[in-house]
Amino acid sequence: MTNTPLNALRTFEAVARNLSFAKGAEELNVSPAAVSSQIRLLEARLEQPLFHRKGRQITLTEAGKKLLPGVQRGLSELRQAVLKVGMDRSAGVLNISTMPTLLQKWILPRLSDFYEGHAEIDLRINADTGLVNFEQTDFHAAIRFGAGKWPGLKSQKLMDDWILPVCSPEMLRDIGPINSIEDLQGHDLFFVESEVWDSWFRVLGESGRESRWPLLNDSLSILMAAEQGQGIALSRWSLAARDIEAGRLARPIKTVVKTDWSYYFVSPPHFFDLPKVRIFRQWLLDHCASFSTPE
Amino acid sequence: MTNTPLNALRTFEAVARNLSFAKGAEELNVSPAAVSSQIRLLEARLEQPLFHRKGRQITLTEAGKKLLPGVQRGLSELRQAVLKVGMDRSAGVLNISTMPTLLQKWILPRLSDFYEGHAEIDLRINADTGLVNFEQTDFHAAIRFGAGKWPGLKSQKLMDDWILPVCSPEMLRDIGPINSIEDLQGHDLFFVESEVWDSWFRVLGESGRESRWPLLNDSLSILMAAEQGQGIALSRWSLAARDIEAGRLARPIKTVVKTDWSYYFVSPPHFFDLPKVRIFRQWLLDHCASFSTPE
DNA sequence: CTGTCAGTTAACTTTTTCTTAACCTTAATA
DNA sequence: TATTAAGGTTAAGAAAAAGTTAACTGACAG
Repeated sequence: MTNTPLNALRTFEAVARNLSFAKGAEELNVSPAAVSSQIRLLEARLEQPLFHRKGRQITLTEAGKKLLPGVQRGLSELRQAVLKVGMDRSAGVLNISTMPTLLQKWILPRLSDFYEGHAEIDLRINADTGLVNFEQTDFHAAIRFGAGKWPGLKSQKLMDDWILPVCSPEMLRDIGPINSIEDLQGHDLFFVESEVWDSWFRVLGESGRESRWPLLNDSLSILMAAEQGQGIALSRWSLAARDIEAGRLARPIKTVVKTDWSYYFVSPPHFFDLPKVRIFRQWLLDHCASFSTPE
Repeated sequence: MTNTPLNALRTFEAVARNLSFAKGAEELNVSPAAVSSQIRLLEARLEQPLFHRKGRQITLTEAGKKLLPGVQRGLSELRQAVLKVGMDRSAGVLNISTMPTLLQKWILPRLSDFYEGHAEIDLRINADTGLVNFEQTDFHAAIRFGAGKWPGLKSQKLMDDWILPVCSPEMLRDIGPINSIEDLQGHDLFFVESEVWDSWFRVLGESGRESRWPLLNDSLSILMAAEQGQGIALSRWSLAARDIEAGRLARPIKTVVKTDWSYYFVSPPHFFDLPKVRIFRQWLLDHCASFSTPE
């Protein structure tokens, strides 16, 4: 069986609705001649005329009258289906992947603000450390810490970060302020095995690194341990800032080391500028801009 | 606003239903590459992917899942609309135009046979002497008496016709058989002004025609007048045969003159071979073939 | 009559769609 | 582990479809 000439049906619908080849042509932004031949094609396919050409005005034949309603229903159904998918570009579900630590310490405290401002977007954040495969999942974007380049993806820098030592305010009272980075090495340091600390250890010199091994391998646990006075944690400003400002953590020494990597908003090109993605991205950027830096 | 890419939607539907580019391509009788680019086009238009390509198997994305049902409904609606019009090609209304006389005297007596054999065809016969304008009406075909050529129309000969004098059986008893055409001129002749009689008057010679004028101008009235013994009618075999065979009319002389014209089935080319038209045409031809000739 | 409007037709151009053929990835097989 | 096959993608070019312009036709209004 030969398939239905869909475009000719659309032309037919426009002409039949206007009862005019010329108006139909105008509506479809084509010449009357194009419309004429499309209709001719459809009539040939159906092996019967669809319009009576009576001088300068046309009317539908019986066949045309019978065809029109179904074609209108069908086309409108298709239009709506496409429209609905289009709508989801600004509203609907927005799936974001990010790292557990950033989610817990930075995003979650700010999230209610987003929900309040954008009820039309159903934001779903997933905590996941590995790389997202955007080809095989429905994630629209991710927030990642890195050098800024991900193959095949568009990215935008959100903010820089700094490494800094933190401990509980009580501990700081007990041991007193620390005046040099070398002094710091006299205490228990918590940190996670990761290249994130490279910048920090470069400042200490290679020897500093060799001598130390991570005691805990989860950034959140480290911060919690520091908060409870168990030692000094090597953390990131982005994760600790809120606790410092709230007085739950203190800085034994003001020295900070900027990390090589930064936070980036990462997304496949076809999602990057989707309205709902753009809205979320802009919201992130605003909050990053007003986020404090460690002096 | 830019319009919906209908053909791409059809491709999408086939691929989504089969969950395979290859199967979809086979179904649409195109190469996988063609399908691939159609989908790519649609995805570009919607600015979001519709399938997850996971190695050798594909799945629908959220957007794809949302799009599919509406597209299926829409396409099926269009298919049905087109199908319904196609159906009408074999069933449905069949509008035929013919001349009042032939309708009355030849078709109507045979019509119940057609209705019995073809209940699916809603035959509507219209009696009309003038030429049918097939462009501006819904007539599918006409039966006309003529030379066999109508511009822009297909025609097929149904049967020849003959001119012959008829009168009531009683009158024939009274005046006795007539032995030559010249004898005939001694009586009152009824005929209708029309070029149909040319063949007849050619046999009589020009003078015959000059002296006679039509007394009645309606073929049916003429036959009725003859039947009631009011004179001799110059009629056509096709119209009188039935009455002759039933004994309501008699032939005062056996001489018949074949007309220049014949009966033709006439139809626009796009209707000529429509199933329902063909069926009716064949039915006519069968009846014409078994219709008697005047010796 | 004449001019105009609406639709058609024909020749030609542009755009879209399809095919072919090489390539890539994944999964099954030797 | 290398090999093969299946399924999808890509690029270049060919084929098909759709569009344009311009001349033509026929109906209608002034």
